[in-house]
Amino acid sequence: MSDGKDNGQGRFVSAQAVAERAGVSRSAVSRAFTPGASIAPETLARVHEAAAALGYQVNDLARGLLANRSLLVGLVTSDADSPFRAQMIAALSQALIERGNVPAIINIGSTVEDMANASRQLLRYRAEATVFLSGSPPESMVELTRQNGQPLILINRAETGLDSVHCDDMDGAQQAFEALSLTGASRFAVINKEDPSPSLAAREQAFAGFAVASGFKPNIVRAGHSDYDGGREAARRLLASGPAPDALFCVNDLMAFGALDHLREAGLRVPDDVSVIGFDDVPIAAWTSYRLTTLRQDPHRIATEVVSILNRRIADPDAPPVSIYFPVELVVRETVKARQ
Amino acid sequence: MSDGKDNGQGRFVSAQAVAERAGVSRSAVSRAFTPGASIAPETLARVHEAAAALGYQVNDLARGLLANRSLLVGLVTSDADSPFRAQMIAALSQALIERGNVPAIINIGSTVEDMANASRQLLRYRAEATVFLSGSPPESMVELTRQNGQPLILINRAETGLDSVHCDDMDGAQQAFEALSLTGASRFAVINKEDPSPSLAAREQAFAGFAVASGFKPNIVRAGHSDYDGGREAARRLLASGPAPDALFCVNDLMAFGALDHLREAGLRVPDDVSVIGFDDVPIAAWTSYRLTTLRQDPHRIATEVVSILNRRIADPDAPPVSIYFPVELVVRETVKARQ
DNA sequence: CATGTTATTGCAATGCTGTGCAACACGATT
DNA sequence: AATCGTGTTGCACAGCATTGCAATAACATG
Repeated sequence: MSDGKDNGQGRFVSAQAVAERAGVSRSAVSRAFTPGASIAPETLARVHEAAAALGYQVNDLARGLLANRSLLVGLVTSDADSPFRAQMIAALSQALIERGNVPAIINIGSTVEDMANASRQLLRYRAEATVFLSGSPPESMVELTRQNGQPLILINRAETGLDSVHCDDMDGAQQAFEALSLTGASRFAVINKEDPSPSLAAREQAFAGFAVASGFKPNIVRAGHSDYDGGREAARRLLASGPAPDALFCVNDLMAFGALDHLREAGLRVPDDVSVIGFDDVPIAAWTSYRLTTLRQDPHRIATEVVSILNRRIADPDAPPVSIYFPVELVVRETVKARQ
Repeated sequence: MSDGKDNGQGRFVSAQAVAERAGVSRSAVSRAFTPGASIAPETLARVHEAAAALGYQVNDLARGLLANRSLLVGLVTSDADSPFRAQMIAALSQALIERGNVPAIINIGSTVEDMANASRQLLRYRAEATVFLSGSPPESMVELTRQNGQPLILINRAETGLDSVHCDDMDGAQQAFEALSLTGASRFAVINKEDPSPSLAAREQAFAGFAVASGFKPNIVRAGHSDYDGGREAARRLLASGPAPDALFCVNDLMAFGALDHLREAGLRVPDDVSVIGFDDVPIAAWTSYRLTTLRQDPHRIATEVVSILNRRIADPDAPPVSIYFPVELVVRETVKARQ
């Protein structure tokens, strides 16, 4: 003896139910929710009223079936809780929501198998695009998305034939080297992680290149992880390996914080004894305990570029792939000694 | 002159295409991807081969249409990039992926309109459930999800008639008060934000209650935001308002970091002059610059509880709503003076 | 009053997959 | 040889919303 308000079974309300309640055909319901469709004002009102009473929402699954695509956009990443990654996820999801999409976050390990599963899942949901925030999709997955016409966008990672957006790692490294160089430093060091991502590797390599070009011999130390503890570990090994450096470039902020804390514990003064520069400009870098000089990589800028690539790619699926590089900005705080 | 490998239009590959290539009916393709279905080993192999060549993936939109539900689970939140929120998102998305779901993250402002839109979007995609990480859904949305039989789960927020999982704020406040009490402190203070969430309010109120019960008169200061700068601002106002406290309870870690930095700048020694306790146990709390004593709220525990509620709710949609409270653990570091 | 025009509305097909039902083939049994 | 059981396969429909097309009604015009 249901009164028709609920459907009893806890099922989703369908257009059929709304049509019956309003005494019109299913088509009329559909038209009532399609802007610009031909429908009499009075029927429209009756349908809307019935829909509101029943709590009806259009089924985007069926809509997507017809359009052969959904509004989902996949964000695949690992370490979703690291500060910079979290900022990117926040900025990207916000930008995508504004665009009308539904961002699906696939937070997984970085094994090939995990990434393949993520990509397949997104394909199964006919996601409008897949964005890789970290790591590279396995070759087989690239082919799969290509076969299905699903755009694939990479962040801070280049891959021939794919759209990507990167910060200008090379320029960032140059700015870092120049800033450190101006302090009159001569014992340069770099902290990185073992088996670095291409972006991290590029920063290290470019920095080392500039140092060598200026006649220095940079000391490069790599830790197991690119996090706070990795930074500490690398700094410890750095100090143990010989004379302390007077200029240190960390390929990301998190490692810089770890390094800073270890250097201070070891009795070194920053920036008097050692100048330190990080990369990313995570919010913590502005905190008074660190006041880290670093290279700013704006997550909102990344999000904007991703959206613009997405728009272009959808407008013209066959356009040649683009790589967008955006500049990186040195924000000067208090971990670099004043110019000599 | 396509060879049939691609479909030219950049459309997704359908079962129809696979069927044609393998020379079987569409049903056979469907059965080839349904475990346990009746199909000859040889046809299965032929279908799989054709599917692999074409890059076919089952269309979960159509599958969901049939089942009248999708595997999407909505995670609606604001401030997705704050450390604790980011940890929750990471833990929840991981747990949900393991369960076979696709977490959709709706990162929005906390206005009623934003939340209503998020909820509607999730309804339109027939999401299996919606989880609110922060804020409360507007009453109209609660009704809407109820009408559509979509489970709704709240984190750190109670609402009659809804499933929820919370940490034991009251007990946490008690542990904080007792730990601070043991230092022999007498000038208690609390830092919170203006217009706090119920959870934050509960911590403050409970702590103040215990202090009053012990004959103290706690000084409560509220800042505009519950972040680092809010913590600094509150600490500044706290010191300006009278004699410095010797015991400070911050309702979350982020504000504790801001407060710590300001206290130190103001020349106070922690923990000798002031003991400080935070809440959440964000990773930064373990860093040597802070070594914050705090109440640990385990994001993985939250994720596990959410999944268990989800399973229960799906198994029995009409079960009475449950509120799960999980304990909070005091992790002792170096911002609380040793016992007198 | 007859005819033409316009606005609405319903019908039916489409998109894609899962599945009950019936048909079919094939080997086995009596 | 007739019958039966078993395994396999295709047909057709369901599930939900969109949309071209045709039918209808209401109205205006000559």
